[in-house]
This record gives sequence, C-alpha cells and structure tokens, in this order.
Amino acid sequence: MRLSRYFLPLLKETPAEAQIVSHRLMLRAGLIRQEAAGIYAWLPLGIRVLNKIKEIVHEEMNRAGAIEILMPTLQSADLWRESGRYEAYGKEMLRIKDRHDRELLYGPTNEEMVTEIFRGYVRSYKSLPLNLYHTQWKFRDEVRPRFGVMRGREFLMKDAYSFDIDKEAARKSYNRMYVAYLRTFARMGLKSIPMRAETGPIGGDLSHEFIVLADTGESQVFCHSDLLDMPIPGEDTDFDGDLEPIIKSRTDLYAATEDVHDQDRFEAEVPEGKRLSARGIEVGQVFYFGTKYSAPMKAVVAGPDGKEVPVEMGSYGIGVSRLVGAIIEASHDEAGIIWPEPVAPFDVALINLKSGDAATDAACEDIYARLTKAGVEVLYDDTDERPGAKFASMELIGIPHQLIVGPRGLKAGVVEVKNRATGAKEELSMDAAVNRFAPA
RNA sequence: CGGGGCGUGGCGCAGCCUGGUAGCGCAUCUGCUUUGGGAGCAGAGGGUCGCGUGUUCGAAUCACGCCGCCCCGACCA
Repeated sequence: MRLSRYFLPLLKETPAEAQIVSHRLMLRAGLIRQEAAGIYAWLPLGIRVLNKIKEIVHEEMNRAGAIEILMPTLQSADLWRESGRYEAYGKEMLRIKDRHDRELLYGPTNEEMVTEIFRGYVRSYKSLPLNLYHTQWKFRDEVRPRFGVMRGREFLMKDAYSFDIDKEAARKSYNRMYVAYLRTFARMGLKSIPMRAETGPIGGDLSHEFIVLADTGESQVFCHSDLLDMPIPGEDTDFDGDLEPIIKSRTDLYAATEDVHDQDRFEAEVPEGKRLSARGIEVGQVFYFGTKYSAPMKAVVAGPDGKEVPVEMGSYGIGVSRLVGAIIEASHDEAGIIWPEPVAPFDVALINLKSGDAATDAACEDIYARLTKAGVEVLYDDTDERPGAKFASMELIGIPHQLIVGPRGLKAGVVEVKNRATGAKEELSMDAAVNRFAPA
C-alpha cells in the first residue's frame, strides 16, 4: 500500500477524552473514530488489525473442532422470553421495535438463538459433540462506557457454544476450548492466565476467565506467578485426545479474580515469593452451564437408550475488539504502538527518505514491487514529508519492521532495516534486505 | 444511576469571573526555500461559540431548560 493513496488519519496531539494508553494510541494512530459513547468506526489500519485477530481466533477454533456460523445482530424478543432472560436482563439490553410494533433486541449474546438453531435440527446423541461459533457485533448498553474499545457498548465478540450428551462429554468440550484459548492468545503475543471465575447458579469448577496482566486492567487478580511461564500447547495438540493433563497443570496452581478470591487459600497454597497480585484485562471466558437454556427451550436429544434428555451446553467468548486494546496495553512505548507480528496491520514499513530523488525513488519502487509480489504486506511511505515526520509516524503506528531507504545509504550500496520493538538497526544491501522479508 | 467536569474552525486550547465586531498553536491550501528524527518564510481559506428560551441597546460571556461527551463510584466481555 502506498501511503500517498492510503487513508491514514494520524493525530499529532492527544485527544482530550482518551485516558488510557491504548485508547490514546488507537485514536492517534488512526485505528478508530468515536461515533458515540462506546461506539466506534474502524478506520483502515484498525480494521486490518481487527481482521488479523479474528483470523487467528477462527483458526484456533477450527483446529479445536468448532464450526463457524453467523447469527444476526437483531433477535426476536420472543426467543428471549423462552429462556426468561427478556425480563431478567436489565437496561443493558437494547430493545427495539420494528414497523409492525414487533419487539426486537440487539443481541448482547446468543445462547437463546444458537439453542433455537440446534433444536431445529439435532435429534440424536450421534450428532454430538457439536460446537458452533460465530464472530458478530454485540451491543450492551453499559451505563458508563470507557477506555475506548476496552469497554465499549458495541463490541466484536467471538462466541462458541458446545452441545454434548452428558456432563462428562461437556467437560471434554470445555477442555478443548480452554486449550484453544491458551493457543489463541499466545499467538497474538499475549500471556494469558486462566483464572477461576464466578460460575453462577450452576456451580462447579467449570468457568475460567482468561486474563492478560496490565496496570490499566479492570479486575484485580491473584495467582501463582509460575502461571506466567507455562508452556503453550503446540499445533500438534490432539484435540480429540485427553486434554485433562494440560488443564490440570494450570488449575493446580492458584489463580482467581477478585470475585472469587480467597486470601486465606491464596496464602496457604502459594509460597510468598510466588504470590502475584495485579491488575488484569479479561480477554476471554469459558463457561459450562449445563441445561440452563436447553431445558426451558426444549433442546433435547435422544441418548443411546432412546430417552430424550436436554443437551448439555457451554459457551466460550473472546472479546475480539477488546483484544486490540489489550494488545496495545501490553505492547507499546513512548513513541507509539509495537504490534506483535501476527496481528500487525502491515509486515514492513518502507520509508523513502527523499521522495523525488530519482535513485531513491527507483530503489524504493523496486523493493516495494519485489516484497509485494512475495506476498509481504508493505506500507510504503512515498510521500514528500520530511524524514523526521516519517519516522515519527511509523513509530506511532507500530509496524514491526522498517526498511529505510535514502540517498546517503544508496551511495554506499545499503539500506537500513530497523526493528520497531528493539530499535535495533542493521545496514544491508538491497537484496539482503528484500530477502530478509521475502526469502527467495 | 449518584457525584464532579467539559462543550469556542479538523485537533489541542485561551477568551467567560468583570457583556461591547472571536483569538492562539497545530493541521489544511498556494508560492519559494528546505530534506537522514515531527523544517523556514510569505500569503490564504475555514467558526450557527452544543441547542433552545430568557435578561439586555448589545450575549461565547449572565439566567433557566435540554442535548452530547469525559472523569470518580456502583455494574459488566
């Protein structure tokens, strides 16, 4: 992409309304624009990041055996009356009427709808286990939206729903999502820690929140510090196999959000030097809720004995739009964002230090063409801004690698490659620089 | 929903207390010079001062109402 033809509205000054660093940087780097309280438009750079995050989430969902669908944003109020949640849900639910005065709502979640879909087709235990997921915009009319996309009213969420014949099978489905989440967040460069969370009226130990540590996090969390450095299950993980050892290696160590924190247990189970008390951002949650929806909504399947039983369900959410903010909270410096490579909006920033200089232009065009042809995503700054302004902009938007080309270097036969995260600079020949990102 | 604050060119702000023809920085446009870490000079364009009502000879400024947004708290992915 040529910057001169792109739409990248950067802000030199910090908008007054943004308090936390991720919100400030998202506005300054031209990722989002606020349209109303807690409602944002995604600008070109922002949507690229959002899509990359979504893609990683989907890859890991698919790997774990979940199947993508897409449910609508608007739902019928009658559906929610079946579960009793239409009345139970408070003012957070945005309620709408259509031209015929039919009651609708903008979905804050999709348990009812996915249960309705399931019961319309599935009759036998032989069709199980089943896990359906989608990524869709949700709306929760928060009293007080804040922190940009970290706590918006409209937000993009991946939610998966598992269906099983009994609790034992449901636990296996739960484990698959748990492991998939470990992989998902790690792939984005995040250290996530699963923590015990409120389970609601169902009880049991089958609910975890996945927390990313950050000073600006909204929850106070407590855990064993060894959880920060646990190995991430590999790509070759057998999701049909026994995942219990992976789960157990983590659940054996204390980890809880403040809702369920027990200070006495914390001190008893965790050696003093390993006690970690910090702020955290919740980026995902896994939850087993049994027949909470299937029973009232009559989503039943026949078991091997021919008897119909309500299906056992769980739900598994990931805050996709929130993750953009969470990643920035975890990865930035004074100059701006530092994108982990897998979610970066572009792979390489090509900086032409002197647009208009024939040799420099030609070198840049050549590099741009070769990298683009090799499938490398390049943002080429071909504008006639001054070098200082170009450097500052690229630091702000945080593309992982900068390829800097100027007349001075070209005379010596070199271009410069700079790593955004470390600041390390290398001088390479043009060919070597191209090969760095697009090995022949 | 309780408490606090703010709405003035695209962005950041001053002006308001003490009413009298709306200003600064950045950005934008034109020209010239400049070009390896947010350039200089000269010129130009751009504002229903959030909306409404009232007070006044006169309102960005005073009063009342409304709307929007932000912050603290309670609540949530």
